[in-house]
Amino acid sequence: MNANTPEEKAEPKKTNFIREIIDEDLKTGKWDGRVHTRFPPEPNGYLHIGHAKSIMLNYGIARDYNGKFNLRFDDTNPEKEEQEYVDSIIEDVKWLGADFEGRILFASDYFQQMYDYAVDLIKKGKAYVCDLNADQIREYRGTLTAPGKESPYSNRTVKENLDLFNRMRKGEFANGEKVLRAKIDMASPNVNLRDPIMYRIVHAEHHRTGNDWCIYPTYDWAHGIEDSIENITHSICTLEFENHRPLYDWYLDELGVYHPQQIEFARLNLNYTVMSKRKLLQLVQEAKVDGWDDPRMPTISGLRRRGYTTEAMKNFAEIIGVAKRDAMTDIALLEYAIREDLNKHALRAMAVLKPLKVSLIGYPEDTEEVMDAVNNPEDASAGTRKLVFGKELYIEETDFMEDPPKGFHRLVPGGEVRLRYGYIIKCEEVVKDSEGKVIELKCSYDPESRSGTGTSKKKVKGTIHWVNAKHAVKAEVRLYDRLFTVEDPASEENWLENLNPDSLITVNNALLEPSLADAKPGLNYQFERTGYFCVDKKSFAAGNLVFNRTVTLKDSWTKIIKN
RNA sequence: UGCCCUGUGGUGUAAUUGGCAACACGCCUGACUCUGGAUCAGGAAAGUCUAGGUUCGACCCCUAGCAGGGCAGCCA
Repeated sequence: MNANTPEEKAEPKKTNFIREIIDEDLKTGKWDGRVHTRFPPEPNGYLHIGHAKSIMLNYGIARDYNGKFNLRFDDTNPEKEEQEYVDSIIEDVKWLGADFEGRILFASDYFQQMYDYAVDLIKKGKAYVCDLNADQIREYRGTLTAPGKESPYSNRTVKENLDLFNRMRKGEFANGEKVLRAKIDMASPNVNLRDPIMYRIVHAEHHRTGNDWCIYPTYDWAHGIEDSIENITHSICTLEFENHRPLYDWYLDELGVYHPQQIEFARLNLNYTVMSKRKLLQLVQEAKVDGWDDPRMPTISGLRRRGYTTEAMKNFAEIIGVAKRDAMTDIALLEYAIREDLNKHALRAMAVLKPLKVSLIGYPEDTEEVMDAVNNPEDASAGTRKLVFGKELYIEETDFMEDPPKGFHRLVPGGEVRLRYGYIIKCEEVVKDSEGKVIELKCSYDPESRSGTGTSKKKVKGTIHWVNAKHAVKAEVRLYDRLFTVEDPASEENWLENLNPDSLITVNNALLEPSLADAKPGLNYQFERTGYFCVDKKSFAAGNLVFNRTVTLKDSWTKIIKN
């Protein structure tokens, strides 16, 4: 991007409180002009759009300040982490365009260093091995309003602590038998400082280090060290870690090592969905959805499969901004972000979801006319394609009403409408089956009104889409809607009861214009007048042509009739 | 009944750091249109949680409240 048009320069650059901190640091030379951020996911689930916000924030800062951005797995809990998650996360971060320049790092690579640092703290008398069990530790910790009391083991000698810690590492003890704790202040008003646990014994196989370790560092102990080792300047995390910052600082100060600055921001909440990994996992495990990448999921893989683009994710991140107050973002902002991108880039096509047959009175039986159709009115370089017009067509069932409400601009008995890129037709006869259901319309057409000839003097209020009965291809189309019926499902007692039963509606016999027959995953289409769609990657791999609806077009008509 | 953080239109963010509240979404008009899309032109909508105070002047500073969120995993 170097084509700075005057308007672009005039645009006030989007900033936020974190960038202001960085600006200030740059001014004072706090980090010698360096900016180095990181995204530190735990590989215990798939990434969701909230993570995307964090990635865009961290990477965006690194990019804009000519800094660096690391992808680092915070893999300190072998019981919850899996390689599958590592793989999906790497894929998602790459797709989001966050360039970590090959730096895929792992906390587990620092285990030895962390161990050595722990030994340092023990030697300083700042850490001790504690034999209290989990219940006892909780008891000794006190409550939010009452101070805790010292562990009976907090005064062991350095020598004894060193020996015990070494034996913990060698596997002499069972899970839970001992922990290593920092010796800080059992009466601290900040509970995190009441002799926090640094290491716990977990005899479990780690997805990367296998059985090399049976003691694992806790988050607070590990995280600052990870940041320090990687020379991170600004360690950006979410609000719930605010109370942990004193501990982050304490560890690094006691160690006397390079000390990045932790900064917290508010995580993303989106209405009509859930965002916690635990809940998302539950949706997957209980088969409420088709997997982590179900297009209804707020996961990055789900949104990708749904047809969202990297560009849209970026737009969205810019739109919502970054702040410290927790908020509930309206999904309309997300939908705006994707529509804005797709309007500019999606190829237009015609597809009829619920076909209603139309036959043209007087149109020659065996004649076919080829019409030129624009692929994208927003982008001339997308070119044109040919559409074959004929006597037998299908239109959208909802584009005809026998008894229309006021303001209905589409086909009605005796009324006229234009067929997009075709002729103006007039409904002369409504054919019904024995049950009174409309099964076919017989329409006359105005030969003078052929699209593009400019010979038509008529003006009709409506233009509808169609497909040629002879050439249309069948496809399955999946219409997605919000996953939940309530704005904030997570706040409901039985959150799973608020799943939207209509979050997926499968249309089995949609008819598409022939050009769509060889549509491939990865391209976005606009089915004119109905919405944006993409080929479902999973189904395509299985040999089926299935389209996922990414988002509808803005629809002022259904809004009107709903009053 | 402890500590920490946060309160600006319906929603998400701004406010040159003390100078009569701006942008985007959404909503409502109208224009235009061979997509009821897009685009264009307008509009309604907060007086900044409350009450005091400092000041010529407060969203911004001070005090006291109130409201919301977070914290008592050997999770992150």
